[in-house]
Amino acid sequence: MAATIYDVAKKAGVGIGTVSRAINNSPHINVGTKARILAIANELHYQPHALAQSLARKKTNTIASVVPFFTNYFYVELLKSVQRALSRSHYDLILFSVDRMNRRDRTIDRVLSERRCDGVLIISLGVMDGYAEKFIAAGLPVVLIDHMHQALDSVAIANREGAFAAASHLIGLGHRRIGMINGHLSSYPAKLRLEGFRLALEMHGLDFDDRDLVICDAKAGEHGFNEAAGYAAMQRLIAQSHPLPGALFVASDVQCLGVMRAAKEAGVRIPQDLALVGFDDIEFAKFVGLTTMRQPIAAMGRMAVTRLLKRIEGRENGDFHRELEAELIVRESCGSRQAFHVRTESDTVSQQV
Amino acid sequence: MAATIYDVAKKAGVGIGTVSRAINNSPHINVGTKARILAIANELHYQPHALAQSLARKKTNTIASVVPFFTNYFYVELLKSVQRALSRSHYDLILFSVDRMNRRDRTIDRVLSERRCDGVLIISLGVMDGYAEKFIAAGLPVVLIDHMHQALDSVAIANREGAFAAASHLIGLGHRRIGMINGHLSSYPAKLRLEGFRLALEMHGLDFDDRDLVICDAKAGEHGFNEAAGYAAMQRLIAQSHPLPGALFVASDVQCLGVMRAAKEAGVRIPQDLALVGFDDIEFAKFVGLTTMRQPIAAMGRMAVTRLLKRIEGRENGDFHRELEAELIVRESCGSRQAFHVRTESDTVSQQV
DNA sequence: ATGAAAGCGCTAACAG
DNA sequence: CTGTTAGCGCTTTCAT
Repeated sequence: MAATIYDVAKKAGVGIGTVSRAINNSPHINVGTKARILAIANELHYQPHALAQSLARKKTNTIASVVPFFTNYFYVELLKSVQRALSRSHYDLILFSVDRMNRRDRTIDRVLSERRCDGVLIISLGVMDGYAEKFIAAGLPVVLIDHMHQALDSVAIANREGAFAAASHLIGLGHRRIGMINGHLSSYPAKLRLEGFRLALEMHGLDFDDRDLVICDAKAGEHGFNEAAGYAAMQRLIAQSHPLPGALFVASDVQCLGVMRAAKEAGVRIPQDLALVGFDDIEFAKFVGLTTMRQPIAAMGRMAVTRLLKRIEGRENGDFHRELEAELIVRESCGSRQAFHVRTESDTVSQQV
Repeated sequence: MAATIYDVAKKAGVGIGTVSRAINNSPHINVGTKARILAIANELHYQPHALAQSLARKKTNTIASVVPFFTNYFYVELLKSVQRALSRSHYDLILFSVDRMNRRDRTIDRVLSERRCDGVLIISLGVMDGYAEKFIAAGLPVVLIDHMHQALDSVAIANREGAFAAASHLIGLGHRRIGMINGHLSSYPAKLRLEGFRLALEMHGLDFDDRDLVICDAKAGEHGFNEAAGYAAMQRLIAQSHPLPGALFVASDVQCLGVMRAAKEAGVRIPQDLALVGFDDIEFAKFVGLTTMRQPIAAMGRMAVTRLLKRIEGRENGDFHRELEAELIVRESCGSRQAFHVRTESDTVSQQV
């Protein structure tokens, strides 16, 4: 069995209180005895038992994260930055993943009741009103990532603005018939991105052809932010919209990949026939030359952790709702200026048809 | 403050022992009082304190995972399956990520000493001999994933066999000059994949041109299993090897993506000029039509968890070293049979040059 | 500065 | 079947 504080105390001929002081370098201890105790502790390979410490201190030094496990690039990158930010502190990360949406509440309940953690990071998940209050009542700090709630801290992407920028880019390139492929509207970011998209069109006096040019559905229960959904959506768009829009804003890069696959199969060339802007800037966006809105994922994670730790440590209160801006990364999927001029003409032609 | 077992006991007019029995549905309790206690517990929103339970039971119901955070698709997929397997049990997952390799030992030390967990999953990380013994001495079950150690349980891919199969596929297609781009040889899988590759060539009487056709380096300290490394390696291969090999086995799909990018830039067509086989079958392999060795990642995770839980629960001992086979997924990056015949000819020509 | 003792919230052995 | 008590390993008063 591993050595306990009693073993150290006995061998050092002191009380356990003194050992505790030595370990936690309390100022109320003689430097000599402290050194001696530490030496003995070392010799015995003594390591404080984390759980016992937590129980006595009423402080677990772990933070919990609730993540939907869509194996999406976004979540990995986010977790990575969370982990990195945490590794500088003395907190461990415990992972609760929600595979099926209906388990969300049960998972959150568990986090709430087990009291295994000092704070919670909830990623991309909506929080029912009742729960927000539970967290507050339990005095358990929470910060939402990629989502919003009045009563809870949050850091998210400025989705509306990002979508607006994406659409504006397309408009600036001269496009007039612009479509959008989105995730399911039950997703909060999906909703906002649609709003931003619509806003951009309307502000430029373009008509927002909701019925034919905007595809928001995905299989029920899924967000539709994946390759297959993008593929299916693009197929539908090709089938239902004549002529095809000259440009497309796709709510996520992974969907974009599916869109590209469907386009290729249908002989739709990118960017010649169709300009494409994605959202996220996943690793492979660069590889396929996709123009996209880059999310500052790492910054989000870092910020969320920083805020959570501050809340846990009692400094800092008040509302906290950060929105980080997405950045337009121009690559080849919208064509070059030249290509654009050429295409404008053919666009005009196709509109005349 | 949340209700404790004492609150419930007092309100129910019983001792805390009885409450404990009710909660943990012990058989030694009157069904009537049990129901009454449970009702009261419910009413008080009583939830046992996980840490206190752990301390008293000497059982934490959490398992720790040590993961290198390369944000590699492999790790996400693996964690996902681990998480899924765990969600059926009563174990939580605590995540220790090792960002810099030199922190590996410190992290493992921590897992070992904190005694926060009942078992450990170590992913893709080598374990120094000293540590294996420490784990055993501490009675802390471990299973290694994607790695091997004599004294520890492990589940891994049959890397050697997989590489062998990949190379054999290329050979079967008629290629005679075959190159390989690998990760850094400090990586265990990289080493095995090279062995398998070499074995296949030698078994078919081809010469294994180590010096010019095999590129194993990456930046020091990194495994080199990423897009940039693949890109760089391919550039080097193009520069140093005349003529270019007709086929290439690349040790991972992400590297393959980099290889493809470099090839494209250099005007090397795939599969016409160069046949390509990857390893992993990441999500985007399908998208780019990459022929590759599919790793049964989910099965690995599941298996590792199953084994770990068995070990924790004391049943099952003895050695456990599973190797799962990778499966060849044929797509377009090696060309079709027809294309192959054509290319054989040009290969012959280029060899005559 | 240090030792003793009282928790932290729960489980489990021991009497009844 | 149930109450009492002694831990689990550590922190933290409270005296001294």
